[in-house]
Amino acid sequence: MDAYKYIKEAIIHGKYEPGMRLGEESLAKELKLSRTPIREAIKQLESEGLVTPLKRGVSVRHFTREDIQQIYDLRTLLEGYAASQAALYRTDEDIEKMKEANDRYEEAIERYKEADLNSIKEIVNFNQQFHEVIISACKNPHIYFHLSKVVVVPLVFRSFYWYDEFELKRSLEVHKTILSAIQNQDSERARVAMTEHIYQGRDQVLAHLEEIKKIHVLKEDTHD
Amino acid sequence: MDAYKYIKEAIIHGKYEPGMRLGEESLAKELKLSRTPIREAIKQLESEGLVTPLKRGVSVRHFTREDIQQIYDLRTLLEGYAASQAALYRTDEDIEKMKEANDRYEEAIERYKEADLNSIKEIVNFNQQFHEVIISACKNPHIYFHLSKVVVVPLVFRSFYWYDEFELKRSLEVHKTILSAIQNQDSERARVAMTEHIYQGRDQVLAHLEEIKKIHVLKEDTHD
DNA sequence: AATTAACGCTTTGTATACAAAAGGTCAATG
DNA sequence: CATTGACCTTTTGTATACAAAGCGTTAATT
Repeated sequence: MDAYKYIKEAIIHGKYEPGMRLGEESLAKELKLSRTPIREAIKQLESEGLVTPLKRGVSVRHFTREDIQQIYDLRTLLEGYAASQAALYRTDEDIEKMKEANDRYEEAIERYKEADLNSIKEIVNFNQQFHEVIISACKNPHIYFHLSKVVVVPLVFRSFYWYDEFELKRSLEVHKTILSAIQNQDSERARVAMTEHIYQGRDQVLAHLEEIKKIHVLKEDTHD
Repeated sequence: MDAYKYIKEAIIHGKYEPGMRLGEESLAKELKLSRTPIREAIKQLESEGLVTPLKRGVSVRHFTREDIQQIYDLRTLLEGYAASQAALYRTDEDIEKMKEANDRYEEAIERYKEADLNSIKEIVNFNQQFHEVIISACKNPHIYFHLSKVVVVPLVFRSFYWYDEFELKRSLEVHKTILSAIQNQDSERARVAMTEHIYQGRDQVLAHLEEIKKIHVLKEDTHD
């Protein structure tokens, strides 16, 4: 199994809590690998900012409220831009993919049962897929490259846990707005709608921050 | 010596040319280290996009004209934002540092002799310092984190080689405009001036792209 | 002569052993 | 009793050895 992906997932899912020290030996034993590949994985995570260096070794990064605000500011900037460019350069195929992702997102929301982890994971996945299609539709791979390394992920994942039905439906509506703006090549509308959408997400995270931090292990079942 | 820094510098300075394969063994011999720290350095560079993975090993990344346009688009977005935020949140100390960097930039430009590598290096350094002060003055460390990993660096470095006196002076003037906009807390002006400044830099790179690519080794004299 | 298969060489991926540094504990001394 | 210093343990940093996977070259067969 790939050490990098494993550790990253574990951090995102909360299996390794913020502040927790990541010892090479213990990870090596857990993944049944030697320390060498573990070290490489850790170096990568470090350069993405998911773990912070200690005097010796690293620990899982802790995000303050301020961090979250700043990271979301960055994300609105980049994804807002991506949406505006997508509106200019989208192909018919891009539109198809966006519709596909959004339809699945809608279905997942309809299937949604309060606090059911699997349905939350579905929702998270299709939401992410929708955003990814847009980012790749903007035809600037470097944006994609950076956004994929933007460190927002860990808390976002768990934030959906606290969405109620209304908020999910609202999120879906905004997706539709974004989609049609991009389809109509209305660049500025796409940018604004996306920006607003991300701010709404940020507000959710900030509103439930204390609770979110308390979800630690969202039961791993995606291991192979 | 630190393998990561060494290899990165070598790529930026053109010692390792785009497309060149980086073998672990040969790097290890060159740096008088074993393969282990080399591998870690390479993994980091890979996650920053400075080298691209091959089937086996990595090679120095090659940037097309399109890449450069897209990377500069990203950079205007981020640094334009950074300038606008810096205008809002700058401290007196920030202003002092900006002035300091810019004064040295001016001196370096006055000392400038055509095609003298040391004077070009000075100019590059103080220019970079000015930009860094602004980015850190925006009080969003995440912006800094990403911009420092934005992959623009390699060609920018060499682009100064082709600036003539007029262009250097113009660049200095724009710096002053940016500085005073930030000092006056004129956020939008700071953003626009910065954006324009970066576009000018981009145009320089694009105009001399073929020539820039041909500068390979800017004579290493920064080795220890 | 051309095509394919096999062998060997080169280079990466992984494990392990050894060196060095950091942190903690215990004892000695002021 | 507190503070400091030395030693001991733990964990990281580096080197090296070994396994496995590409790649090229050569030879054999059609």
